[in-house]
Amino acid sequence: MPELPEVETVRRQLAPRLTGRTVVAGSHESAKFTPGQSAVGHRFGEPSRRGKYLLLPTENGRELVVHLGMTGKLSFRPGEPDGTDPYLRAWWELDNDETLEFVDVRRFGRLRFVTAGDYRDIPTLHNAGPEPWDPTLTPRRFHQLLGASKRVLKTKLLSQRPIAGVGNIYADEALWLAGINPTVTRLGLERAGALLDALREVLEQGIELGGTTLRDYRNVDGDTGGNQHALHAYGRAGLPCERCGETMRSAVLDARTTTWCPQCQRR
DNA sequence: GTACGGCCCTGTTAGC
DNA sequence: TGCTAACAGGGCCGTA
Repeated sequence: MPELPEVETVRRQLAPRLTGRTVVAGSHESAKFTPGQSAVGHRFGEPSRRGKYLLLPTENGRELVVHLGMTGKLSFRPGEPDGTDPYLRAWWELDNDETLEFVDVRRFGRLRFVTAGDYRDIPTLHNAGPEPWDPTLTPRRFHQLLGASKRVLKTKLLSQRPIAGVGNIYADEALWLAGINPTVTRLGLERAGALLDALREVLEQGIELGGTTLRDYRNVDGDTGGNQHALHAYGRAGLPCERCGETMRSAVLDARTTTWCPQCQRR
């Protein structure tokens, strides 16, 4: 499930191979996608990223916005697209005889071809909070952003509003690292600062290790990430906490499995 | 505007 | 062995 570190890994691999290339043919036929052919004739600039969204700008002020969803993968193939792959959802033939393919088994991925920077049709992106390393994201501002909603903390983090790019895995990891219970609804300034530090730390580690592969995630080269071997909370329900030895607990919060240590993440 | 529940989607796994 | 049901979950939408 691609979160910020996985999307950033994909962006870094995509950049040298996509920048400067022109789309000569393409298709993405799905109600969830901008109608096919729209990117044909456009030349890609340098890819960027906003939260979990990949932003692929073209030189004439347009932008292909890609969300990988749960199982979306981008990869290059020599020559024409693989017409036999039942999960091929979109493809763009480039002017160097390579094809960029978007394969997505569970169809949670989304594509939009928009005027650059105009995300009104993509609500989560339009309303996304600051990037984790935004210099204006101080502990005080993060504390204010968290205070804008009365929902439980884990739900706020997944909403992308207080901070962009955090999903289920990295939220659980950061909350464990900061020793904060996922079900609290309010955080003091100091603890908000500790959570911000923890979020930055787990996301940085995720990027350094090339993302987390639990089942589906693969980077542009088809390789798995390495961060799944460095998890302390996510997926460890029933196992001893690595910090205090207490049995890790899990519950469904906002339809997402949440794992925490009842001892060192007390309410 | 915010909160909340339901839905999308399909491979894998658990249970019978 | 084979079938069925539960599970995984980010984002969006309708309703309150």
